[in-house]
Amino acid sequence: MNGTVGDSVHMSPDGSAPSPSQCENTRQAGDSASIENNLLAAVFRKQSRQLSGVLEPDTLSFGEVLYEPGDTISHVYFPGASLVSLLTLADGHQALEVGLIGLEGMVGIPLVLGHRESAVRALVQGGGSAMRMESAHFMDEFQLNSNLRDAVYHYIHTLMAQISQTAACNRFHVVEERLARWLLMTRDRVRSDSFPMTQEFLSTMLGVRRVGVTKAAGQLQKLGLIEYHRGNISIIDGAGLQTAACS
Amino acid sequence: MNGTVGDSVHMSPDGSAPSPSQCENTRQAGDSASIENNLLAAVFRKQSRQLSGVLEPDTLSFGEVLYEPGDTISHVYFPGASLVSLLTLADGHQALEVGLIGLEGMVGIPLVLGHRESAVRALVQGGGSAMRMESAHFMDEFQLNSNLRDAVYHYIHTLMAQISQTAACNRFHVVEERLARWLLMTRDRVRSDSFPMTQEFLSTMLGVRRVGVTKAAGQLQKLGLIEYHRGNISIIDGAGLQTAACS
DNA sequence: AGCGTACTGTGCGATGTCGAACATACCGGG
DNA sequence: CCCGGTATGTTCGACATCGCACAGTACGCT
Repeated sequence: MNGTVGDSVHMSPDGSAPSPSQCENTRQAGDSASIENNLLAAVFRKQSRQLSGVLEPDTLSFGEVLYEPGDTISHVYFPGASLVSLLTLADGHQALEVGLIGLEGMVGIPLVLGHRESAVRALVQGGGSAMRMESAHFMDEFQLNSNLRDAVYHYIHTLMAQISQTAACNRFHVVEERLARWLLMTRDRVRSDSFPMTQEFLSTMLGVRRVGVTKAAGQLQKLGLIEYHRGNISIIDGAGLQTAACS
Repeated sequence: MNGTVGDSVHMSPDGSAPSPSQCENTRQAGDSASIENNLLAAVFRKQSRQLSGVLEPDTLSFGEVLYEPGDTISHVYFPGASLVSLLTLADGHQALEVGLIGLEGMVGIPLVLGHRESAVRALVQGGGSAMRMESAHFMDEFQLNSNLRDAVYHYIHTLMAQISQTAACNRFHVVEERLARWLLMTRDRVRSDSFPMTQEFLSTMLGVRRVGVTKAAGQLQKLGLIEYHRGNISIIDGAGLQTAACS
């Protein structure tokens, strides 16, 4: 069996213990073979026998780059408590987040579309638990398991819709709205109102200067919607954030 | 390779005869079963027997909307000389182009990902020839034909990469650069240096005001890279446009 | 305790785009 | 030949963001 998946605590970027205010995504006690990732869970109630040994627990750490554009995809990842951003790299400019993958999805989509290389950078934006599988093993399973195929293809559609929406959002909305939206999206994925995140990091996600994030975040804090302090952000008023966000 | 690919005619928006400067996308005489669309052509050398009757030639006209967001996908389309834009609709804002589909692709991707509804608007941006197939027939063929599956999945990856790139482009580049890029992308798909296109239309594609297009286009024309006149744009200096464009 | 580093905050002029209103040019139809 | 609609061009103030530089603040480490 897969053995115990470590507590899916959201690690701080520096690897220190999470602060009390942070999300404790720990699966409490119970089935050690349970699968946090929803996409996998929809396919296997428990980790199926034929996956033991090939589907392995892993801990992703903040800032880790899973793939760079052009890299061969050696493993696919199924985030549990972790969070992975997809970033495009435009020549001479900073990176820009186009997609956000949490426990609802998987990292390594190009594989199932017949490509061995990633077109984007996959960056661990929130450290934590995940499952991973070697590409070859995954593709074997993918060929055999029609439920898995259906789930993954279904997710690809969701991801494409998300990327498209993000594109429009980046074009039409001001930083403050986009920041609010991003925080809500992240909360939905890490299932916590609090998570480690610096303004510098946020500026890359939103494709703006850090100073722009400082102003927007300061405004949201003044409105009592969020609180933040040296690399940690907490959502105070989720409903209020909704109204401040776009779409 | 594929059968005879006919010349691709680009119809005027109003359906009138194309002006001399326009591309002549008419499939002239010849093999009526030839397939212009590259994606299809990669799968079938000629229109295969089992597809006759279900794969039907069609003419898309400028401005036609194939799907709105939420619409059920009744047919899939394989553009030949035509051009289809994928647009996201952000609440309260104008539409924004996220993807551009020509003879290298197909319209109706969500179907193969297990969704019957489109998440975006599919708008005919350049009228002309295309092939279409009823969704049910297409899915039947899709299940049977692994070559078709491979080709379509491969294309999905390309489309996702394109959407991601476009998102970054929309965020970081100025209108003039984006306009140049868009014209080049369009040229590659319609295989013509000249095509009907108003500034009003372009403003929707690029997500800016028409006035912004006027200024950018005027600048490109002053540089001798393009020429335009009442709904027609011609690329004069493709190489020059390349340098004026992004990525 | 002191130091260094990372994180957050402020100020400045420059610039690209917005929103709105208005002005000109072309083309086809009655 | 005039008229009307469509396409293109111009101007104006307003504003979000940029790029750059620098100041303040908390935390960890030695």
